[in-house]
Amino acid sequence: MSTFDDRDDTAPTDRLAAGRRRRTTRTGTVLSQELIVQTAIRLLGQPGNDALSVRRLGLALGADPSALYRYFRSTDDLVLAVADELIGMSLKDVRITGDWRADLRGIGTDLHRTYTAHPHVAVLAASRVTRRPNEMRGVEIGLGILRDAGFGPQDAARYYHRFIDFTLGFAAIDAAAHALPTEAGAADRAAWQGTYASLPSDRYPRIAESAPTLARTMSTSAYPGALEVFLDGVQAALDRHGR
Amino acid sequence: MSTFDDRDDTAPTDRLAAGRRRRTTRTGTVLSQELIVQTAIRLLGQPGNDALSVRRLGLALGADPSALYRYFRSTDDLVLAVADELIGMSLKDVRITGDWRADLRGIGTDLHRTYTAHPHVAVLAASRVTRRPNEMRGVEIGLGILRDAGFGPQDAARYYHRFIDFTLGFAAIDAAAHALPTEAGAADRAAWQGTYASLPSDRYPRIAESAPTLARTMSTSAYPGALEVFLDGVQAALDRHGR
DNA sequence: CTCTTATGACAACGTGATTGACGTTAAAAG
DNA sequence: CTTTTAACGTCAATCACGTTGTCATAAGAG
Repeated sequence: MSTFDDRDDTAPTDRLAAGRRRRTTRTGTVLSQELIVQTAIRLLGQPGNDALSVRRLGLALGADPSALYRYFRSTDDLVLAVADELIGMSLKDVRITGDWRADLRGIGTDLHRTYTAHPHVAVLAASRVTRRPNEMRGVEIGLGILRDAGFGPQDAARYYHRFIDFTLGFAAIDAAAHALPTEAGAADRAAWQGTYASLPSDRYPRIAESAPTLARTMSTSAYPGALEVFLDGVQAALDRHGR
Repeated sequence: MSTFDDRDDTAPTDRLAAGRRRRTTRTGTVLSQELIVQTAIRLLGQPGNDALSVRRLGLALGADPSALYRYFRSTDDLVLAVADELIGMSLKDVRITGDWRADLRGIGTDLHRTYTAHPHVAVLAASRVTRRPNEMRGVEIGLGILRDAGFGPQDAARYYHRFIDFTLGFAAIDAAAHALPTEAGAADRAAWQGTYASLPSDRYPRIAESAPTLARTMSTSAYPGALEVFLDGVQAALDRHGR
């Protein structure tokens, strides 16, 4: 039963940066988990770099690609570290006010903003469980808000689950839309001003009558509006539970 | 302004299957867009095939991989066709009852079920705009439900956008979780029974008190519950608009 | 100063998407 | 029925990718 959290203690990940031999690469840089994660995020933010690549990451670090495997067991291990860093960036300036609705809105907005601002990173991160410090802090904060709002421990867990997956789901598709290759992304966005705006009203009457609004809104994120709808639903649940 | 829906008319996609020269491959099969899409979905459903690969798809079709480029301009073109097929599968048995809440719940549930049942396909499809028949039918249906519920054309478009991205967002992350390689997926799922269940209650009091519920619920989809929360929010909006 | 070993570099393997050239053959033109 | 045309399947080649095994070397321990 407790074999779940078995991690290979001899694996690179678990060695601390402090005790490392600080050998330099051919180009003089000194590698570390932190530097690799930061470089990966920076690399994924530059235009033209569509996806994370060990080879390009090595190049950006001035090191041989295979050197990364001294710091992360696999690319998946690296991805989890990157994902947790993204959570950390999102949580950097959360302030808990005690107003559950404002607090959830703030956390959701911060998460969504950070993820869509780093779409290529978000695509890798949005659906992962990092089991790392920043994620744990986020769960603790989220549960706390819901507990203080009046939910019991069980309902707090349930509504936290709904809220966080709701938010990360939007982050995932909005980030994926931003992360598409130039051509495909442009075509997807233009669809609502082009294809859907000119569908015949006899076959598609509902689309035709809503076409202007669709053209205006479908290429922007629905998250802010959907979040208010969701929060209204949470409010309804709180009202039902008494209090 | 109307240059948006320019599509290259000489491209393979736009030629109809009817007028095609029906030449056989080396192994005797006769290719078509439809066969390729079906084979791709079948291939992605088989265990061990992590991602779509033109080479494996060619192998499964008994054809040279490069033959696919006679039917789809690029893999992205193929992906859009696959995505639209997935929408078609989801809409196959929708029945409109006139009860907006039941109808939205039905469509959302069907979409989410189909997408998570084909996780590898869903990962490619969830964030795309296919501009193809099945998607158009889905938009028309969705808008119709909201119009009949009492929303005007503008609000119908806005709430459709929120609803569909809400649903596809959940589909995206739930599918991504199912689509992870065996090792990574197992680790992610086990996190809530392992890592999070044994966090110290002094540092993480909220997690500790909710740990049993987290362990029970976090490895299943939050969509059904979140959907009710969302629908409650839509109800609140309808109440606010009068009627 | 010596010894150990962590770690960076290198080379190689298998797999991926994509493209251009080529030849065959089905369909269209007469 | 014959001729023509071009659609389409195949082949070969190119370049990028993740990952592993081997080797040397420099950093730290003694």
